[in-house]
Amino acid sequence: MSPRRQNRAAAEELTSRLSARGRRPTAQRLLVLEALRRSRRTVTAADLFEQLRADHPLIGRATVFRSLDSLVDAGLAQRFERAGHVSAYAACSTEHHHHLVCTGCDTTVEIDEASIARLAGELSQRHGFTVHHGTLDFYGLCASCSDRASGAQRRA
Amino acid sequence: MSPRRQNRAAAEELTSRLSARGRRPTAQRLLVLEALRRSRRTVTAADLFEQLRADHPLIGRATVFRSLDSLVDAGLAQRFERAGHVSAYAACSTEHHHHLVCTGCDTTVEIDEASIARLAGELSQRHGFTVHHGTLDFYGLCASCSDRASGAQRRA
DNA sequence: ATGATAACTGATCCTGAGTATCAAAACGGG
DNA sequence: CCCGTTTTGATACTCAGGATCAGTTATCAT
Repeated sequence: MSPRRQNRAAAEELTSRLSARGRRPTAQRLLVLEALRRSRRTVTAADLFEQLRADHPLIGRATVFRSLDSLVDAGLAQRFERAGHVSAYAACSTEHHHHLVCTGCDTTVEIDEASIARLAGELSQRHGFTVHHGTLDFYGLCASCSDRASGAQRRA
Repeated sequence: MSPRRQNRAAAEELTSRLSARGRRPTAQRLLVLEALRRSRRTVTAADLFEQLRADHPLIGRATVFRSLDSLVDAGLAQRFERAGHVSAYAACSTEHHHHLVCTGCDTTVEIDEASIARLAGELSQRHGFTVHHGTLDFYGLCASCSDRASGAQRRA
C-alpha cells in the first residue's frame, strides 16, 4: 500500500473515531497518528515532539501531549507505562490489544486476543522474548472498586 | 505472631539480603520495610515519607526513595508503575511474585507463580477483579536485546 | 576498643514529564 | 457568513525522582 493511501485511510479513521466523540480531526492529531503508525516501537511524547517539529516547526509541545490523549481516548493509540515514569505510545488498529514490549528497544509486537491463557508459557519460544517476571502484573479493578465505579468512568 | 516477633524476622531478613550485596541494614531501611509490610496495598514513596515522618521527623525524603531502591534491589520489595507516572511499592516475601493490583484502591493480591496460563481467564471470577485490558501487557527483552544484554545486567 | 574505610543519611538543588491557563485561531452548524 | 465550541501554542507551574555533598554511621582489621 502506498504512503498516500495509508494517509487517506488514517485520516478517515481518525475522523470517524473522533467525531463520534464530538472531537475534531485536526491536522496536528493526524500528524501524531501518522508518526505513531510509522513506528514499530513505542515512542514517548518527547520523541514525537522532537520528530514532528523537524517538519512542522509550529507544532506545540502541549499539543502533542493532548493529541496523544485524544488518540488514546479514541482507541487509536495505546499508552504504556515505561519504566522511569514515562508514558510511551503505540498506534493500535482494533479495540483491545495486548503487546509484547521490549524494555530494551521498545519494539512492540501485537498479540492476538485469543488464548491469553496459553500465552505466558509460550512467549519465550514464539517471539524469542524473555519475559521479565517483575513486570508480569495485571492491573484492574477489584470487586469493591468495580461496584463503586460502575457506570462512572474513572480516568486519573 | 506478635508485632515484635515480626519486626525481628523482618530485621533478620533485611540484614541477610542486604549484606549479601555489601549493603547495610540501617534503621531507616528497616522502617521503610516495616511500613511496606504493614500495608496490603501498594504505596508511593511520597506516601511512605509522609507516613514515616509522623513517628520519625528526622527521616529524609531522599532516604525513602533510596531505601525503596535498595529493597527492590534486594528482592524484598517490588516496584509497580502506577498510572500517572508514579512508582508504587509493595513488600514481597519470595523471589518472583505476580500480583493483582487494583487501580482503584491499590490493593495488591499475590498470585502463585504456577498456572499463569490459566490465570487470565479466571481472574474475574476468582478474585472478583475486573482486569483492565489496556494494561494487560507483558514487558521483557526481545531476542536481539536479550543477546546483546546477555551477561550485562541492565537497570535503567 | 579504636581508628580507617566505605556506605549511608539528610538537606538542598536540579531535571524533566506532564498539566493548567489563557488569548488567539480554526472549525462546524445554522 | 456568523457565532459558539474546540483546539492550538506559549508560558508558567507542579511534582516525582535523581544528583550532589558535607556530615554521620556502620563494618572490618588491628
